[in-house]
Amino acid sequence: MAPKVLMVAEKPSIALSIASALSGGRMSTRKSSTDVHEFDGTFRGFDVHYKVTSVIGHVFSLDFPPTYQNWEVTDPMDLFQAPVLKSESNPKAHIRRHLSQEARGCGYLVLWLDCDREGENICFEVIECTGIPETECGKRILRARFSSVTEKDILNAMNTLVKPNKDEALAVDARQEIDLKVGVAFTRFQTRYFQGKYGNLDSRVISYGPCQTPTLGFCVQRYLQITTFKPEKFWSLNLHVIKDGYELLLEWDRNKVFDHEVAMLFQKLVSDDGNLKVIDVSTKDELKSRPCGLNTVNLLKVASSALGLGPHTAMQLAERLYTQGFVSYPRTESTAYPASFDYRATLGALQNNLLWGSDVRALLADGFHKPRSGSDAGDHPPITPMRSATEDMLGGDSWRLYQYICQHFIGSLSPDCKYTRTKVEFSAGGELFHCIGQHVTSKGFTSIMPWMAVSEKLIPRFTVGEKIGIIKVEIYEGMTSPPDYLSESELISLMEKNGIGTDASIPVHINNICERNYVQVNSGRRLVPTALGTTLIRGYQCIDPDLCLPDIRGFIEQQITLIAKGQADNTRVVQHVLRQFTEKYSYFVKQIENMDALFEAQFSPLADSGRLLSKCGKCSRYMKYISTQPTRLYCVTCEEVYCLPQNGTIKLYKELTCPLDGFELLLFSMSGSDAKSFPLCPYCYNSPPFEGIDTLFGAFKGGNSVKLGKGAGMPCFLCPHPTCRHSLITQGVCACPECSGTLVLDPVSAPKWRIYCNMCNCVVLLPQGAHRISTTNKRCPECDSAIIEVDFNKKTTPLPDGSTLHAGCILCDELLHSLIEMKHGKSFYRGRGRGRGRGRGRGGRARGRGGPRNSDPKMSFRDF
DNA sequence: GCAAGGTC
Repeated sequence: MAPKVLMVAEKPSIALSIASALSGGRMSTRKSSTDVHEFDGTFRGFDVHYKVTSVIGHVFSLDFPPTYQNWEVTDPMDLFQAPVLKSESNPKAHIRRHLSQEARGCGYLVLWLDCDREGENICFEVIECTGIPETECGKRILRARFSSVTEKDILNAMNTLVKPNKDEALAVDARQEIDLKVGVAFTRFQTRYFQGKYGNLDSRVISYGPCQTPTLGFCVQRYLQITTFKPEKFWSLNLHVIKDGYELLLEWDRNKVFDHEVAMLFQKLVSDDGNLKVIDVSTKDELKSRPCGLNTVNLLKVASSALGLGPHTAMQLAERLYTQGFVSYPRTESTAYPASFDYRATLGALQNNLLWGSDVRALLADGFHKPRSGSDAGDHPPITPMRSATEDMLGGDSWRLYQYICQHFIGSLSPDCKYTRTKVEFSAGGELFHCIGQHVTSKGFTSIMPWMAVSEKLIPRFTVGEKIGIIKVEIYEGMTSPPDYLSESELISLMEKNGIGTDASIPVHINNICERNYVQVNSGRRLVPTALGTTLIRGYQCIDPDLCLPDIRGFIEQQITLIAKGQADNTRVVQHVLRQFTEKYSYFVKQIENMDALFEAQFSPLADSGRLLSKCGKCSRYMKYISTQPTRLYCVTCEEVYCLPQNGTIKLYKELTCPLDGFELLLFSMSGSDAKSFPLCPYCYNSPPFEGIDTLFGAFKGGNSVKLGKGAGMPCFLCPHPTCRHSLITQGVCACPECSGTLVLDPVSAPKWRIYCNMCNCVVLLPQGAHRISTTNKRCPECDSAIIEVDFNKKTTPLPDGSTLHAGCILCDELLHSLIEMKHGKSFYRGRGRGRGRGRGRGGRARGRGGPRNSDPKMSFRDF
């Protein structure tokens, strides 16, 4: 059998291109986690069987182990030294299993990941999944280097396979660990600190990150420029002249002066002269160059400033256009085309387009210009159209974005725009003035990109030495004005310039600062910081300005570049960088009161926020419900915050009280169409009463009836076992016969259900296999304890008598009778006197602790 | 609940 070669690309589309190019389109495709394309060919002179498949971006992502996940228990400071785990980014896609299976029996692994650091890192993720030892790198494991997926580039890469670069991969591992530890530590600390004090921050999480925080910093910096701006009066000279019947307003070379008397002096000089002399006339041929290729950042800037589409939306639309085959891959840094790019074929695809068909046909017939040279980042070619579309096919914003991509591409192959520019210079009273005229001689690419057109400005013909009469010289008084809020498009430029984020992540960071309520997008897509956004940045500025400066990203990048270049050991670099951030973190924590002073001036304390809702189990006073994000309860007396589930509404639940802690129960209703509701105890929700029990959602039937078992209705808690969905409750099911306490279900015993008294610890086993238990208002005639009804699921636990509903006393021997009675078709309590137990009182049963008395345990309720 | 980076 021919040896096998496995090739892995970064995404399915690249795997397809590679397989098509190498097989000449003659491959078979098998569906799996990601498609596998197979064909026979030769490799290093041998006949082999090729398999080409792909991952879907990173296979793994980094996180802390479960023991570090609890915000209440873990000190964020410990995170800097904490271990980290790699786990599958998308476990449902089963990429690890897929690669491991496909690698079985393969002699060679060829890695076709994108040629950047992230791609190099994914190479080693793939190697790990295949199980081939890394020592095979350069031998059985080879790396293809390519900058586009044209047939020529692919064949060329196949002939020049290299060794994957471990150093570059390690640099990415380092970045991941630094970003995770720094981001999560600061985020958890400031979230808990400020949300524990203020009620109207209106953000679920007060996040910090080495990309998102400097991004916010840019917006706040502009905001501060605006708020601290002091307008100044200025004066300028408006000089009106008439020439050949045209009235002209000339521009003063000094533009403006800030002293009124000086302006008046100049005005006098000019008007005393009364004559304006032409001192120079110059005419130049000018060029406005056609654009270079379109990359992601430039597409996003245009989408925001010209189409009014936010970067996040624009990216979503571009991705859809890409997957539908209308445009090429939309995430690229490159503005230069690869030498092998087939412009003719791309133009050909558009030649029948209704809107631009004639322009395209003209370019094909008369010859086109190559686009202006840009920069080649070695990732993907610039964004281009791939096939013709109409407005009906795409609709709305998708169409507008596609239209721009087409216009940009056709424009980039069109001639430059040519125009002449005439500058006339004048002098009067020693002062210089000028006017500028423009005349377009060839529209070039601006005919297809009309918004780039050079404006036509006609001016009369002047000759040097000519004297012109002045009509009037006015003084114009104006005020300097602050800049406008930062536009999204300006922000993208700043991020790109400062190396904050990548083409794919820039929209995510901008979206983050909007979603966290740090900025709002106003008209004209300008970013206005909120009180929270400005207070955060001002806070960093007064404690440690480094935290919000763009250099913080640059510092991390510069450090990990040492690893990528093999100039430093990766673990030592990570330790070094983390040590510095640990110091910054500890200083930040020590100084947090300085930042808090700014918050105090801006936000309301929890005590002044919200409305009274439910009673605290500790002090019995009403707690406040804080309705701004994150919704929570605050007890003013105990100064405690209780988190609540988010994205829903909350109200009192029947004025019932949690039997475990005395807090009033609440009913939470999720928002949405299939909205479910469930009751919860605010205290239990925050401090699960049973070890290992996580708080959870679910349903609850209400009343005193509780469903048990898998998939059963509506718990306040779920069993922590991952596959178990047993419902548990916080509401008592019946009264304890020993004391006045309430019997509650004990989730720890699940699935062996038992109930216990939260006051005297009396424990009772319930019949196993029960489906539902309910309290009744009946009492055992023997011992006066509560009677509960037990509903059995017929399918799983048939009882000897075939019945499914039983009633019985959970404590005394009367239960045995009840079952016997039921076998005879009579209910247990009917026909028996109720006197014997009456009057003894619920807590009055005279016997010691240690649980219920049963004469024959084998026959008792507890032994079902 | 948290970062930033891939990708769908």
